[in-house]
Amino acid sequence: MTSKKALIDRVVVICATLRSAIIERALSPGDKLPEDSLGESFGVSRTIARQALGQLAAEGLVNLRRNRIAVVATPTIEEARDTFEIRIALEALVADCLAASITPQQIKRLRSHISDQAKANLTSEPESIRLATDFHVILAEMTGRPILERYVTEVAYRSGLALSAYGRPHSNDCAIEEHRRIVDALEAGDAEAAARVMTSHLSAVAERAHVQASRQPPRDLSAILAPYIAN
Amino acid sequence: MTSKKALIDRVVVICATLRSAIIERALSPGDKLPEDSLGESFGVSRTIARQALGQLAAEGLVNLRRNRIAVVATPTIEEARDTFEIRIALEALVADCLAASITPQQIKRLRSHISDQAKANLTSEPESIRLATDFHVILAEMTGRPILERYVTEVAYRSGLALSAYGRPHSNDCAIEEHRRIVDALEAGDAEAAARVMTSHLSAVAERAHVQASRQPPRDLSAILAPYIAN
DNA sequence: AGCAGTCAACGTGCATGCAAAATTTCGTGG
DNA sequence: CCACGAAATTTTGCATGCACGTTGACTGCT
Repeated sequence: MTSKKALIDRVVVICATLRSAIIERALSPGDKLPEDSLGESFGVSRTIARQALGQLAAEGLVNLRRNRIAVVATPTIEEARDTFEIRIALEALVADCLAASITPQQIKRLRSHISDQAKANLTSEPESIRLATDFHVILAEMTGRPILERYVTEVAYRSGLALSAYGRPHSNDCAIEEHRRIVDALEAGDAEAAARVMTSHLSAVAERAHVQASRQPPRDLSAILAPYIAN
Repeated sequence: MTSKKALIDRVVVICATLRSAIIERALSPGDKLPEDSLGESFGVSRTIARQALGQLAAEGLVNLRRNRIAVVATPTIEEARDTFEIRIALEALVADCLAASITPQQIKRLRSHISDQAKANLTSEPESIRLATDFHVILAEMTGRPILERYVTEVAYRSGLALSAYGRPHSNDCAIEEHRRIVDALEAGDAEAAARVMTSHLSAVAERAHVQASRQPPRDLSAILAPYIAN
């Protein structure tokens, strides 16, 4: 039997795979995602591939234009800023919520995750990026609040895409230290400190990205040229 | 020509229609949404109806179970609470952002919207509910922040569904006064006050809902009975 | 050479057909 | 009369086919 479970939600599998590929930067903003090659890769028909693309478009990771090949989205710089600001608000909620409820087991799991991340830092860049994002997803999951988890996850992936478009190659070492501090604050049960540390961590991530744009986003040509052409 | 624009995004039209029907309580939690009848209503094939249902499921408005007829989602009480808490965080952001940037035209538009809402309050209940939600959507739109707008809108619709499941029939009069106060605070440019008024408004809405459950959500029978059966 | 117009190859938009799962209906036995 | 089980019907899951829009190359004209 070729994995009965896999048949159950092929769309979900395709979405998850593409999300990973996107935050790990195997797929870059602008990369094309034709329905049939996608379907072929996963052994499904265009129908299924199409549904997956629809989902990802709703999440802001893919751009879908009529009669055009789907592409990995290229967030504008404003969208990137917006994403991070929302992310900060949501993850502050996570920190606040967890500071009150976190268990020793959860602390242990987080520490273990961080050490995995530190290890991956030396070996695999994509793995390292993914684990960094996962850290935040795990925190959200630990709140036991499903809707919060969903939005934090979505916005975390969007951030990853924004970083792929605007971030430096990837400087993660500091992030690990910051993650440790977050766990420390949570362990201490200090909600206010946890939220503060979380906020400053995410601000720092955003900062690193926005300060230096490693790749220019595709911009509206006519808008740029307008002042020069001026009558 | 039969409306060229309508052909351009039938999925979007179906989603929008269903969203409206849901927050206006024309559709209640648990109501069935078979692909066939849905498609027939809109004059499209199941393929399109199916895609719309997929979108709405991602937004949490519809429950999709394999080989089962799609139904309007019935949020759990925890999900409802979670939704409102997130909504409060996001709309506080909106208030904060708008207090600094709102223009007289925008104030005027909001006041006009509120008066429409007051009028609808006396005539059409569904219309009244929809306008109340729209007020928040318009605020989000005015921030000019597309991602923030998207999440606020989504979470507002989810709240509407939660109210449909747990809220009282619909007491809106007070909401109008609260909306007025929000606009006043925005006009004064007092960010902190605006955020505070917004937060208390949304808390009040949530409060009215959670205090009295007008309709019990379908619950997991076996879970309820388990303690009694316990050998 | 440069440019416009044409056409074929490719890709999406959507309906439909068929298989399988679920639900309902109906008939039978207790 | 009710419980139970099997056939009939409904409904979803998914692939595929056809129509049309888009793209890029090729040709012929200047």
